[in-house]
Amino acid sequence: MSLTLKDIAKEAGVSYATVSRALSGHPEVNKITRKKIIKIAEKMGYQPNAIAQGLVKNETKTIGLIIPDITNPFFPAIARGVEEAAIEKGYSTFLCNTNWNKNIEKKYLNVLIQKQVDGLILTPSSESTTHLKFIEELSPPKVFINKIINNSDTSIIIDNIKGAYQAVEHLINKGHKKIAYIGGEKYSTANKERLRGYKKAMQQNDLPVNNDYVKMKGFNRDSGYFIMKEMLLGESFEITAVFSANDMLALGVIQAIRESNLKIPEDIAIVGFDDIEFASLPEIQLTTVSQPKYQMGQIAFDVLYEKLKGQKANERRIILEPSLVIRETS
Amino acid sequence: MSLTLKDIAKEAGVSYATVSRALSGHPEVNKITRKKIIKIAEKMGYQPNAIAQGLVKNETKTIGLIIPDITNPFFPAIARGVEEAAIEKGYSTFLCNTNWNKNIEKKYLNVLIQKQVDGLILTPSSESTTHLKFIEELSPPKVFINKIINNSDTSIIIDNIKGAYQAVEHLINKGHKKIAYIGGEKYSTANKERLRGYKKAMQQNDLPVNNDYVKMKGFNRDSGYFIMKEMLLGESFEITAVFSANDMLALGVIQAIRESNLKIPEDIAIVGFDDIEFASLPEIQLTTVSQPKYQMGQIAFDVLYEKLKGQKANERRIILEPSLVIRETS
DNA sequence: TTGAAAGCGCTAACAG
DNA sequence: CTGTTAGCGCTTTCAA
Repeated sequence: MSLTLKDIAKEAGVSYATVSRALSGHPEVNKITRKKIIKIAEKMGYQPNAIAQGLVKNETKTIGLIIPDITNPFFPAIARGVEEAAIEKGYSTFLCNTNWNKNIEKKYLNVLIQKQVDGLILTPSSESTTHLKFIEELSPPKVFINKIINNSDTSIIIDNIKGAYQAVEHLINKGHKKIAYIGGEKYSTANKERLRGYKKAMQQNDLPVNNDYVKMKGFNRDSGYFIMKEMLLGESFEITAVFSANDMLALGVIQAIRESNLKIPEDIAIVGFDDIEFASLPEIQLTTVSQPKYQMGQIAFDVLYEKLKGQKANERRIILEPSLVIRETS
Repeated sequence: MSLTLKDIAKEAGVSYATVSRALSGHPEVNKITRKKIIKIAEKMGYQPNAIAQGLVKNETKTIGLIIPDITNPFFPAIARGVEEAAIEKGYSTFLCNTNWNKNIEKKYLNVLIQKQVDGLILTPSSESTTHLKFIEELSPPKVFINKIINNSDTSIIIDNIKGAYQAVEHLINKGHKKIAYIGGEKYSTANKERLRGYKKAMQQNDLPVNNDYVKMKGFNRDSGYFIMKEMLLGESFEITAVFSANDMLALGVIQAIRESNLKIPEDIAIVGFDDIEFASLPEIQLTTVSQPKYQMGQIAFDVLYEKLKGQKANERRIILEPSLVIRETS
């Protein structure tokens, strides 16, 4: 199958150690020899076997990026951020998608570790990481996104509580009193914190939190649609606004509301979270809490890179600021 | 850093070859020994080093998937298809995003080959693959998506010509005569074929193809917006419908039209291509040519898998059928 | 400046 | 059933 160092050494009439040195740019090689070797290697189309390199150098120049849902544009946006930061430093990133499934998450983690990635960036599906216990000791350096951790790992988080608080407060300022919370994966950090922000805003404005109007399921459009549909059917429906924990959910909520022939925002106002690209479409114009997605990815890689280079452990948490983008659904 | 076979061999008091056998499920190991070994390995949290395994077995149980734009939901949908098919067969997939950049594409290809992936699935940015010449000989088996190739590789394609033809014919049947074509990356197969389908439909209906109304740029929203904006500004604007080569483009086109206070579909009708999730939102309701995205991914992997297993080379091309989904923009 | 040789962690003959 | 050993492709001492 593949061309090895030996092949090109034979062709060049030198030992393969010399070829190795020439190709990896060691200084102690005769310039002429080096040039000759490089030329031959190119002509023959030699590609070093990164596997073997990794085996001896104990580094693979790859990182793993685990995300829960590639079909939610929020995550691809982050992925682009890490990918580009990584490529700049010569790292390849392996993107893995878990569908919010703990088992798949575990499986990928295993694979990635076995593949000896140098580092890991995770946006875990769940706050509990007991299923990830085994990695604690033997895994490579890692950075979490949107997940608070209590050990020595770093995490990049958005101030979810604040974002949610702003969103709900905005609704309250618009005169809404009966505001629903529609959330995603119950135990995810994102969900828990955004719910907290919601409650905080309600309480500080002396508004009651009615549990009939606090519902959660998955972070996707179907869930939003389904939950809203059910609420709308409730006997004494009286909601005038909903804060949904991400934009995909919001899109589902909107759909359900439309089907009831209610008007947005006149009858029901909506605020989302994330500010995915599609939230700004002229037909959608979703009011939402914006996160610096691309930047989060970039920072995540940069922090990871520092760790790999053994630099100071830095801050444990990097907290980014959300910002409310007011459009036409509120 | 890591725990090796030897460590657990020492602990178990056997040779490390035995450990290897026990753990990889060879039959010729004493049941009791095997159980003991497995227990110890688990307790110690042993993870085999896939790098080393790959080195000796010359297979890595990984495949590479290269896509041009992770932020266009079309590709994540395909990605999910391959990922899930892959995981079912015990393969991990490494997703790489090129941003339609040939150099990045080349770079990833290199990395992936160096990492000894067992196979490759590509949705190339460009019809020309001269920049990929070097892989022809030494690369692992590969499958192309949406790209016609003339060598021995397989490719999964949608009948783009037919899809485009249907789309345009639908517009013609609605009475439109002045129909624009707004395309993406000029040299991509998708663009070229969809353009061909457009022309074919026009010609077969005795409608002239006006080059002022055949424009292309990138396969994204901004391009669609920009091109449409320009057309709208043209002195003798007379278009009544546009066929855009993908949905992202269509979204941009819609936005431009909206800003001109024209009505869709009354003043201008629009048909897209792909049927991404967002095309079906109630606010969008984009008429579009639907592709079986998830399925394409699945098939791509399955075909690749057959190749890996050395099974018959099968068909060179697998052509899938598009289907026009008529919604409210036409 | 170069070659010889050890060894990274593992699998797969080959013996026993 | 289990141990010994060669070798996957490469980098890196150590000598020459």
